[in-house]
Amino acid sequence: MSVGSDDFAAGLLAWFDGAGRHDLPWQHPRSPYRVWLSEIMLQQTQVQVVVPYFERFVAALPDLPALAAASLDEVLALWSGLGYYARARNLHAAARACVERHGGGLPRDFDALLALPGIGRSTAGAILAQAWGERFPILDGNVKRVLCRYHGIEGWPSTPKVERQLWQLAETHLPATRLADYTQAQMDFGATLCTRHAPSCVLCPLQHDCVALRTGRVDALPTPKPAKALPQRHVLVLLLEDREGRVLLQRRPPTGIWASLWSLPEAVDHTEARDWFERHVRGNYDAATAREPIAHGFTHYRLELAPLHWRGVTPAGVVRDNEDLRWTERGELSSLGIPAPIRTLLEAL
DNA sequence: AAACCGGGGGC
DNA sequence: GCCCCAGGTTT
Repeated sequence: MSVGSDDFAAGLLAWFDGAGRHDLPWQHPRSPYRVWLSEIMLQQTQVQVVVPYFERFVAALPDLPALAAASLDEVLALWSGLGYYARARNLHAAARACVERHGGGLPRDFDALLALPGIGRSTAGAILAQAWGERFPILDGNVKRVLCRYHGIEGWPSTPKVERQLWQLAETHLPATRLADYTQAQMDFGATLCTRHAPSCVLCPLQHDCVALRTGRVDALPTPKPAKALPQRHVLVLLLEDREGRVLLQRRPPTGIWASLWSLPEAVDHTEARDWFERHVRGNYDAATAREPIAHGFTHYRLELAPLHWRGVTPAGVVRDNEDLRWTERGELSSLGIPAPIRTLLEAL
């Protein structure tokens, strides 16, 4: 693929001419300082929110030396309402570093930009491309989404493997000219057309080359972040039947999972289970039958319930039905609040 | 209330 | 170099 003949870049630039944003305040005039400030403000914040803050900020602090000379309090006051205040602290620290190290201007050098607090690879590229028209790619969330769809790339885009691939593609798509427009075009395109939900594929300048559209994968790409592995917990549950086939149920505490529902007595291990058994029923603990464990998923952990089953035990003297413990007929189960996996277990008896 | 996100920081 | 987080907002 030769430089400047890329359909992707050409399509985006043509789209940008007709549908992109050309009147954003950091585009007129387009100075390194204003581009930098806009990029930092835009990092976690949408364009329409940023615009008034940007205008207020540059009115008060129109250039980098002014920012460096301002107090942190003044900068934070101008930032107030934008959120993510670490961005403002980094901005201020970076401005002072530029005064010390670069004569009061933003360096026109990738590594020097990267060394400034708050500027990573994507932001450095955006500044170089927009402020000076240099050929550097960006890779923010919008661009990742567009590239994953266009090339049909599977896998969560923030894994090192996929991210390397995306930077590579971003590099190869760079046009030979109009780097500032191209950079803005990618951001506008991702924000307004190739959106996360319900993208406007019928209007898309890239629709004929988009792998995701061709393969019906638009809604599936980019691959969502994998749910992180949930902690696994294990618990023993005591399934105690008396001679009449009644089951001993215990009311759960009023808070936590299955709050106040009727469930089976629980124990973390056999020592605790034996102890509970001997205090509440008469019978032989070691006569228990281990039943098939039940897996149950919660939003924040997985629970494995390992049932221990006894038949023909008798209540110990101290155990009568009370608010937290009851011997329950089979026919009563349907009228009680019982956690689904426990109910399944009981109905399989 | 859960997903999202560029950069930073810990290992 | 990889993994995870902090800090607010959007869906």
